Amino acid sequence: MGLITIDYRDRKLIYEQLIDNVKMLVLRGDLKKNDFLPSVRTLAKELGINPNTIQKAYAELERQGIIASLSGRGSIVILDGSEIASAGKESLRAEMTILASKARTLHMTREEFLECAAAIWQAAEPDTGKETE
Amino acid sequence: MGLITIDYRDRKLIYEQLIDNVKMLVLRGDLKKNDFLPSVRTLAKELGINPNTIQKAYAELERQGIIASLSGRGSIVILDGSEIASAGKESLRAEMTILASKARTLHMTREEFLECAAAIWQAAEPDTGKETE
Amino acid sequence: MGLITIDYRDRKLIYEQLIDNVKMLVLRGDLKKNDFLPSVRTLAKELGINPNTIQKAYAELERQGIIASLSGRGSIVILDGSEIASAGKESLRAEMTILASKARTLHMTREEFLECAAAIWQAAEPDTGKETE
Amino acid sequence: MGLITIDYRDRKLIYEQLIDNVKMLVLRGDLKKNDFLPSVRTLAKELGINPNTIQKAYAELERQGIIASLSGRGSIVILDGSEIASAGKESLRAEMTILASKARTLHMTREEFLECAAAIWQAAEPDTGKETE
DNA sequence: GTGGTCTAGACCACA
DNA sequence: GTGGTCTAGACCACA
Repeated sequence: MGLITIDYRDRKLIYEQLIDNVKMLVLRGDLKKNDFLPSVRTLAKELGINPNTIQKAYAELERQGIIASLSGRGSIVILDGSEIASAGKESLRAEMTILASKARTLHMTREEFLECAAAIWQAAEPDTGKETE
Repeated sequence: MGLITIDYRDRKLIYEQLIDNVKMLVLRGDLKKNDFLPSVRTLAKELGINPNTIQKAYAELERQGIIASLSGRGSIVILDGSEIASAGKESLRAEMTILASKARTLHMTREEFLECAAAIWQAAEPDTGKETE
Repeated sequence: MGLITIDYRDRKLIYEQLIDNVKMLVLRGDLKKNDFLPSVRTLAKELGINPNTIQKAYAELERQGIIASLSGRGSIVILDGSEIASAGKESLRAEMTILASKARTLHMTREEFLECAAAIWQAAEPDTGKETE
Repeated sequence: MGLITIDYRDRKLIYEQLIDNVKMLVLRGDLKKNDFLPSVRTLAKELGINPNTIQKAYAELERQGIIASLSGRGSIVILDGSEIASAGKESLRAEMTILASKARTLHMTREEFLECAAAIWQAAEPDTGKETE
């Protein structure tokens, strides 16, 4: 029922799933700036996991400046989707930089690298031609 | 002294360092097809690390089809640099696929994504025009 | 509507926000010596927060000698702005003392410390030369 | 006996004491770049506190870029004292900025503020004239 | 041996 | 009710 779920078959750690889950909800607009997250205890009970694990995820989200934990009041979203998106693009650039350096190690040319990026984007296109159903 | 070294301050796991190290040596031609790797014991002594860790790395390299262990005679390289390079490109494509899906999550367009790849390649260009050595 | 407001998104505890709020009002002259504060119940209803929290803030203000609660008649301001200001300066000196000891731990010299204070004052100057109002 | 101690009478949280303790040791040169910290378990036993609490402190130190936790190998210092000192000065400037804004709220002049800083530095001087015993 | 994750549950201050 | 800290202890992968 709740917006936040965990997948035990996923190899990602539970607290990382929680973090990604919240980020995604903010990115999609399902959680907006000033919305409250479910309380640590509520969510722990709902998901059947330990409150400490929720706590760890919320603490990391707070450290990343995405939520604020207000003692005695709950945890509130303090960034909106577009702000998260620009942070996300920043980190994507960092990962792209690592990929580029790997590509050089493999003696790939600029053309090969860009062709690879283009081909993959195309292949992953969920729907070519007309957008959304 | 040897070709293989490890960096204790590197965050990478030691067995991953060993794997990357061997791959790099083959890629650069410092190790060629049919060359023998140092024996587990020799290398463990030389690097001052646990033989189990070397064993684990060699096992993974064997699993990846890069070396073969000839019982009683040591481990031998069975791929040459260009063959490793194409395997490397394959794994790079896999990582690029993950990046592309992240980019979509962030609502990036195809143009933004490719522009990002191009800009980063350019920026990392060690030296445009003539090569220093 | 009232003079006292709270900001739920502020990381400060609510009772601290209330205390700072009242101090600020007295400092600015919006509340003068012998003025009554809103009653605990009134304020709690107006701000939509727990009366215990208001109570806690008023108790602390009383402890600090800024207000007095007259049983059955409410709470009254017993200091004027300039008296609060000198108390404020006292606490600022205490915080400056902590900063100075940190600075020493960092091996800063007297000159570095004072230069830092001066530079920051300058930088924060809202408007140099003529004062807007 | 160990370099790291905790003080139960201190109102600071245990994990904060641990963090400050390690920073101080690096700042003083008692721990140098590439030195290993005591292992989580060893230190927990030595101090008689829960390994999770040590773990929390080490995780925060790692997040701050002061140490690196090498899985299976222990935790190593990766910054030297001077690097910590410059980070410390940065945070001191931030705190000074807050103080300056408080001072303005109290209608202090630039001269009062700087005089306060100077007087406090003088007062806290551990030994005026000749240095060290 | 090492660090990292997670559970279970106590206890605290704040609202 | 809320979040934050801490203990006790299991379990995992890596060295």
